[in-house]
Amino acid sequence: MPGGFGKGSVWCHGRFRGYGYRMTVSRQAILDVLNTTVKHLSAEDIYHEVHKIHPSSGMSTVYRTLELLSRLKLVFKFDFGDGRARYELNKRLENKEYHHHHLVCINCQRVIDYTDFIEDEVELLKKTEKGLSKKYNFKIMRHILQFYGLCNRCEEKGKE
Amino acid sequence: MPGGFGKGSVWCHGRFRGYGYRMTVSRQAILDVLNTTVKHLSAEDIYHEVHKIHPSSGMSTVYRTLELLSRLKLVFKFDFGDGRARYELNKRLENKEYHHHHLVCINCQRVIDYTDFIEDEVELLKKTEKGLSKKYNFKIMRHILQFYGLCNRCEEKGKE
DNA sequence: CTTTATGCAAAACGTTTGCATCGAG
DNA sequence: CTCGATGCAAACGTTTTGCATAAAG
Repeated sequence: MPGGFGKGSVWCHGRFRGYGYRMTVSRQAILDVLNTTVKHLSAEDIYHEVHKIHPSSGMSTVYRTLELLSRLKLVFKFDFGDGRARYELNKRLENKEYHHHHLVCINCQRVIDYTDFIEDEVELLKKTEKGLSKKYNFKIMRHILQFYGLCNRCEEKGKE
Repeated sequence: MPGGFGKGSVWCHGRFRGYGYRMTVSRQAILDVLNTTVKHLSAEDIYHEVHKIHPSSGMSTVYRTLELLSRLKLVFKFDFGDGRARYELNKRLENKEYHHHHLVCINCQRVIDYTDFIEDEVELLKKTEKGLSKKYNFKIMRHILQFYGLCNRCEEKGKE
């Protein structure tokens, strides 16, 4: 998407304005970074990428924007156990169902998205959510399911 | 358990020594705190409780001991999304199977342990783990499954 | 023109570490 | 007596905040 902003920022624009927020250059840049990556970026990663597009943006704007996007459910915030948060654009809102979970390497921090077995998982989770909601009178809003282990590269290295 | 230490510290004692570690007053106090609570304590919570038993123990000993216990798989470390780690004694090692997952209130941070539906969950997770291990050549060592939402108290408050 | 968003620097926060001393075995 | 464990304070890395200024609408 050379020379322009992705569609992510376009529909977010409307979303922002609907809530009385403003679309700014920094916010567009942050959305664009999130929209054109497949990785699970930390705030600092995002800051560095944004810096390439719009060098005057500061770190605090990145954090404030990510916080806002989280509140608007436009991005998900994850903790993969390495002491910093990671952010991912909520692709589910765009058009298609894109539900996935994560496989996290505890050695190199690599994160793999997987959608395999998702139907079974989601089905069971829904059933569990329903049962738990009733029994504990708890309004469940989201869940986290992550598998931790060693990726093929790190497993091999460990054997040496 | 007035005036004495729980059995948790007793079997950990042997475990420690087996690995060349020493059982100290501070470590006993930390184990005792973990063993006699049903809550999900943070390092600071533990520090305060330990302080009541053994006032000269410092925060760094708490952190170092928790790190050691985690490595020995005697405690589990959790992240419930409130910016600090929580620790739980691994009751599964004591004698009985005590597998549970968590329900986390995003408002008051209350955590409910549940064992309902655990059999189905564990079965599905095992199946998924097997499939993922094969497909991604990933050695899965543990998983995290947490439900986030509003507990009954906070849900009621929100309506006011 | 009004109000929200920003950059900067400083603060805050949970956690880790270096080092001299202590105490378990 | 030896080596692992400790307390203290200082350092660390991430995230948040106060405030004067800039820019969106």
